[in-house]
Amino acid sequence: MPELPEVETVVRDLCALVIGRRIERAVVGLAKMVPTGAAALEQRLGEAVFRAVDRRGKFIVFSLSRNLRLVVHLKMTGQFLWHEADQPQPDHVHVRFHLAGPEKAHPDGGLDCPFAEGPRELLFRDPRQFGRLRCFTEAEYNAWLAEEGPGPDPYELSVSDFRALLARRAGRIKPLLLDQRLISGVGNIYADEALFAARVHPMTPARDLTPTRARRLHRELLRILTEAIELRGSTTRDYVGPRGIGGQYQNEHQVYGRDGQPCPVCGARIIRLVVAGRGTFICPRCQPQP
DNA sequence: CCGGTCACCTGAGTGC
DNA sequence: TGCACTCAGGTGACCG
Repeated sequence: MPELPEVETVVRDLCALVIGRRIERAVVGLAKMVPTGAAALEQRLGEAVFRAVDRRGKFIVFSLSRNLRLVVHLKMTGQFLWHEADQPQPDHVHVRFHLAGPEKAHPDGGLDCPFAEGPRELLFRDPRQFGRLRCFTEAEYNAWLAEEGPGPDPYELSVSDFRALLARRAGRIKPLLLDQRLISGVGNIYADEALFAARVHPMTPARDLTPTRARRLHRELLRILTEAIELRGSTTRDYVGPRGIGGQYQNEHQVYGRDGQPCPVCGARIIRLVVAGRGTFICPRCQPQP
């Protein structure tokens, strides 16, 4: 499901919903979703309080009291849902966080967020079961970050760093954009949209991009990600935020999922290729073969 | 280092 | 209706 803009949207929504909340009970229904141990997660997170929610690439990082961290990857179909405890449960819920009421109220007496009233459950739902939740202490988290944590965000990568990265690589540009160790957060949709905007064919060897092309790709990638965040990401099928609301950026897609339709720039027919094993959409006229 | 394929899963869409 | 088949926002392992 989610790439950087969708994960960023989920994180912002979760901030408003969970910060200051205490977990009364955590229940793992499907043990394989928690590689660090289902029982350990249930035990550690019981009575813990949410302090912050952040994003590292496509990972959601919850910081809790007692220096605990909960690191979640949604993979293709993972979702967090804000759920009233007495309502019927959705299907495919694999982890439930039973929450106490918020500890901090607004100075005027109202609650921080109209969605945050009363006892609630935070549900992790994932039909395809690819998502993963990891519960770490501070030290374990730092070790994980160093070992298999994501590379820099596109926002943290300067144009010159980006160009240097490309210049060293013989491989094709699209798989490079998707490599989370090099640049984190970019997935299939935004890679295709950025390559189209920069007029770069996805199979161009990365080191063959001229400095001008590389600069343009970097600029278009940041522009597209920023615009997508403003529209709360793209919903093509499964993606919804914690309040059950989808994004709107799918209406702005120029090429992704639009094979057979005319290119919005030149009118040529958009085609679908397979690059790096992923469906890849290009305008064959705007993005000529390298 | 690089590319291709499969595996992990369920469900939606399509065509017969 | 049903069935077979393809595809899906991600990633990691394995092979040549």
